[in-house]
Amino acid sequence: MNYQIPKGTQDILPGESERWQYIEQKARQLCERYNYREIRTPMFEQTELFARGVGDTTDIVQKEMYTFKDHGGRSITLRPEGTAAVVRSYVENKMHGWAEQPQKLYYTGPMFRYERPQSGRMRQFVQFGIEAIGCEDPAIDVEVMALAMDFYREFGLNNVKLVINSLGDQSSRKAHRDALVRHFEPSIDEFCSDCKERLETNPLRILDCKQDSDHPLMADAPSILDYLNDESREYFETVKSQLDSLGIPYEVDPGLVRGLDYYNSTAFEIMLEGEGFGAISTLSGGGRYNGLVEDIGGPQAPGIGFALSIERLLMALDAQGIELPIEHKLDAYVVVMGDVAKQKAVQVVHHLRKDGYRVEMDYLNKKMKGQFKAADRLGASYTIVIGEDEVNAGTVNVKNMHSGEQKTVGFEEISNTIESSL
RNA sequence: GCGGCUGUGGCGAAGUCGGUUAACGCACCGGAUUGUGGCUCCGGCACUCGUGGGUUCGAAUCCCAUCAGUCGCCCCA
Repeated sequence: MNYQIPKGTQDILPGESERWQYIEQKARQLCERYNYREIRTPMFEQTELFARGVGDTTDIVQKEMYTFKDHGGRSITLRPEGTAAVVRSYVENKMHGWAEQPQKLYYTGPMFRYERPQSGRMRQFVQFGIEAIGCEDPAIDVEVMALAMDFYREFGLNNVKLVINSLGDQSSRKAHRDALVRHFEPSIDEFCSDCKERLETNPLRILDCKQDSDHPLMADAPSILDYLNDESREYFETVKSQLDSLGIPYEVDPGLVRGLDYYNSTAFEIMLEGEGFGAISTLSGGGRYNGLVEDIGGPQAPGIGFALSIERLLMALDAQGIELPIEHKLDAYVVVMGDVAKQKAVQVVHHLRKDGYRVEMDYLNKKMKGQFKAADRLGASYTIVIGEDEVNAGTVNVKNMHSGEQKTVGFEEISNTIESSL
């Protein structure tokens, strides 16, 4: 039997895992600066949480959830996204009562969606996301977008584009929805079957349909921006002017519709323009979810957040040929000749590691040449040769692999010799 | 759920109008260089050609099935 990794998952091996660590570390540092604190929630939740939170009409809930019964007969679902779980935790732990408001939280970890994998789309993928719950102020919307854009700037990614829209509040959405139905209903027979259904369930999504995108009714379909009431419009204007004042460029796309039901008001995506990135261009997405906390049984508490995929960031970095500054070079490699020397070498290695150096030695009884090759391949700054002669003399031979220079020093001087030369 | 492409040593791959010993490169091991790496040269190890069946004197090559990977559609991070 050959065991194989499940479809749509990946092993992250040494060489690659360092890139993940680097990115995660940058994300944490960024959150610290913006004063977001980490929250860790389980990787699975009651199925009902996602059905209610994400929305019954979404593709995620209808066909992409990993759902199973546990031994107690409960329906469990592997989390397909982060927000619903964070909001559940916020409500359950009564974080609305904590002194610090709004609650500014971040998370990172695997999400699961049952889909056909392709470039930039895995069944298990890792998201980093933030949520700011407990206030509705354009400044926090802008903060979330600024953090998201800052994140990509950390890595020197080019051609990153912020696209924003407003989905309006409840009354704006209702007016827009009615207008959409009036617009499409007379000719709905000319549209695809999905769109016919969308007319009933969520007419906004018709605008997002790729199949019918050329239909003449699409071009002059009512724009949400024309149906925003005064409050919603003013809110959106403030968001835009604050983005302007921070010098964050953006594009308004009235067709930007997010895929999850809980979004309203400010919505945004970060896209990557340019070649070499497959069919996927969305790096991250987010928006405001006023009303979600109440839906999940909490108090009235507006929120906003965003999530990004680490996989897609890595793809984007690769597409642009950006290397992360990752060092995993050895300080020293201990070359051993003979059994007597080996005992001594084990001690030397141990002490150097205690002194804080990154040190390796040979465990395969290779010949000297092979050991030097290994040292070279591992990028060791120094090799420390220990043979019988050295053991007898109480010394070792320290070689600077860069200059080729060698010197003989006593056991106690090894650390200092290395340090003074570094 | 639907469609395209791919599957040959540890890795990357040539070979695919069927024909004897399945190239080449990288890696690895040994030697030139008895205790000193990177460069060079010489030699060596290693492939059930994804799996199962079929056609044929003969199959990596053709046919069927199956599994896996990958890319795309839908949708999304």
